[in-house]
Formats: sequence, C-alpha cells, structure tokens
Amino acid sequence: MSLRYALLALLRVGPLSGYDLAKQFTQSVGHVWHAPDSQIYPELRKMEGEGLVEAEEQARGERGRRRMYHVTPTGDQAFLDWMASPLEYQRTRDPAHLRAAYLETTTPDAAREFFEGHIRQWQGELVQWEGELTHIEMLSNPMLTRRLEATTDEDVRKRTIAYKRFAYEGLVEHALGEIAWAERGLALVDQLDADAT
Amino acid sequence: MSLRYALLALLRVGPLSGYDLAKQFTQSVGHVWHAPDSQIYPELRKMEGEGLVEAEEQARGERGRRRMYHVTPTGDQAFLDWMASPLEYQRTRDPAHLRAAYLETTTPDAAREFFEGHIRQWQGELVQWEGELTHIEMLSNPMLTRRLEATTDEDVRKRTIAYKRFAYEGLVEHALGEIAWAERGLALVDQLDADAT
DNA sequence: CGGAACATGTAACTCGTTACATGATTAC
DNA sequence: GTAATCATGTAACGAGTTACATGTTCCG
Repeated sequence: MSLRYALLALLRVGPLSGYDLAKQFTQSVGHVWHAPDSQIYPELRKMEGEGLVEAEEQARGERGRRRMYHVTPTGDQAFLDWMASPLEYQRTRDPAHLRAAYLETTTPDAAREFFEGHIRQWQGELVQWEGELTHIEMLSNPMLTRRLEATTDEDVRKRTIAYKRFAYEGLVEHALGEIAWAERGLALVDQLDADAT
Repeated sequence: MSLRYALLALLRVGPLSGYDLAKQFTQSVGHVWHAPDSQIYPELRKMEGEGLVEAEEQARGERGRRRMYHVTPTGDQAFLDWMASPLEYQRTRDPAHLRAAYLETTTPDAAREFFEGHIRQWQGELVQWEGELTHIEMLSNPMLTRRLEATTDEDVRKRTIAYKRFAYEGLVEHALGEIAWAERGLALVDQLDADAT
C-alpha cells in the first residue's frame, strides 16, 4: 500500500514518464521501498484510474510514445493525508532471527555461514544507504536537487535535507546493528563449538 | 516461504494438532514470524500434500475430531536442508523510514505523532521480545521446555538455550535502536520547528 | 444451559515476485 | 547495422490479510 505514496512523493516534484520514474525510483526511494518496474507500470495505471495521477501521452519519434504522469490535486491531497495519518506497521516477519533461534539444529559451519551471509547482506545495504547519505550531504542526488529547485523557501529546503539525512541515518544504524550482532554470533558459534569438544 | 519451516521447527519437537500448533506458534515463533490461524491450517494441508508432515485423525468425544500432525523423515530433512542453505533475504520495504524521508511535507505536529507512534510500536515489540527473553532465561516457555525434555545431551540443551537467547537479544537491540532513533527524531522536529519561527 | 475454549477451515482480495514479451529510437 | 537505452507492459503464481463460517465439547 505504500508503493503508491512512494510514487506520489516522486511525482509531486514534477511530471515524469513511467520509465524515468522507475529509474529515479531505484536510485532514491527504492532503497527504502523496493519495487520492480513490472509493479510500477500497473500501479501507475491503477492510480490513474483512481484519479490520483494523470498521464499525457506524448509522441516520441515516428511511432514511439510515452506517458508523462503528473499528480492531480486529488493525488496531492491523498499523499498529504497519508503523511498525516497513523502509519500501518507490518507484522514482524524476520527470516534471519527465525533461523538464528534454531541454529542448534545445524552444524557449526552452517551456523558460521549463516552469520557470514547476514554480514554480507547488511554490508550491501549499508553501502547503499551510506552512498545515499553522501549524495544527500553533497546535494548530488538528482531527485533531491529537483526537489530543492522546486522551492525557494530556505526553511523548507533545510527541513527537506534534514529529514532525508535523518531517515538514512536510521537505516545505517540498523545495518551496523545487524552486522555487530552477526559478528557476536560468529564468536558465539566458536565458543559453543570449543565447549563441545 | 519461511512459514513452513517455522511450523516444522515446532512440530519436530513432537506431534501437535493444528489448533495447539497455532496457539504455540503465536507464543513462540510468532514473535519473529507472524502468521494468523487462517494461514496455518491451509499451510499444514499443503505440507501434508507434499509429504512433509502426516496427520493422524483422532476422535474427540462423539462427533468432534482433530488432526494430530507429525513430521515425516522427508519433512525433517527439508527442515535441516533449509537450515543449511543460504537464507533468502527479502527486499527492504520499510514504511517508517520511507515516511521519515518526507516529513518536511507535513506539519510539525504530524511529524511528532509519527515518531511517537514509532516509539509505541517498538515499545510493544520490545515488551514481547523481552518477555520471551525472560521465559528463555527462566526456562518457562512451554515449547522450549518440551524441546529441552526431548534431549538428554547437555551440549545440545546448552546450545538450544544459547541460540534462542541470542536471537531475541538481537531483536531487543533492534527495538531499542528504533526507539532511540525516534526519540532523536522528536528532538529534530522541535529544533526545526524552533528554527522556523 | 450458556459461555469459553476447542477445532478446522473457506473465500475474496491485495500485494509482491519472476519470467516473459515487444518494439522504437539514438549514438556509434 | 547493431547495441544500448528508451519505453511499456502481461501472465502466472505465491504469500499474506481480512472477514466470514461452522460446529463441538467442557466446565460451572
């Protein structure tokens, strides 16, 4: 249900084609809310049907076409309403901690591989999120600069940057926490393994 | 896809009816991998169809019946294979951090309510997980005690407890991290609000 | 005899995943 | 001309959510 609001957040800055939107998406909000192109196109059509966005079909060369989407006042209001509404949290569904709770059923080596995989996984996320943080600090993210160009109000610009930085800081801390936990996990496997022999 | 392994983990300890399984589930693995009863019953039927579990239909009074499920050797092996296989991570889809990145689009009060809701949410999780940790320490969790009764090997018992404790410690730390982040968020809102006036 | 707990589901729907399908235009 | 990139999707499936549906047995 959040996908459409992620899309609205990007489109509110200015009109984009489905293609451009999908590209921008993976480079910004996609780090927080993943969605493949094959989900974005149908969702845009659905939002169009509900009057949240409108598409202007443009010719591209002889036979090519593209649909430029822009947010309607209804869509704008829907986004603002969502922002002001209580957030719906998903129920916890955490495969890594589920598995961790049953590691006694496998070999020490498999347990080590699990924790090493966990570290790799979160290192990967960390790189993405730290990269985004750098882009935010340096104002080198394309969506962010478009967003900042759209306003002259210095306060709004400041808050825009502050909240984006803050959001990614939270994600970075989470990744660091997972990595630290998994490293302690490796130590635990070693210790239990040593005790057993 | 993890649901069936969560179910197998519980059933491996000993036979249970769908009803008992669902109850045990919410009190143990359900804290890590949520699933409603209406998902558990069909999944058991599906697993039965795939030969991972078998059901023994028992009479209960005159007309009542219940299906006692137990794990087959195939199911046992499937669980062990899963434990030794690389874990499939889900793509990040984090509504809270998505919203946090766009808080400049709403009022300071709505931003505060968001962070307060975030704190409430994770306080709730924290209570669950700290409760589980206490049950683990005190050996007062019914599934855990059944699990421990099933083995006499002191090493296995020790590791069983150690990994469960470790898994829940990780969850508790995550919850504490989210709460700390949201508290800093409240301070940020105040600061930006003060700067703006 | 009435309510709590036991017991097992179905149906409709939304969201997300994976794989596939197709063609146009631009830059070299 | 050919490869990269632009551009837009569909189809089938699996997982999860919400609401509903139904009946039994045990305990006081």
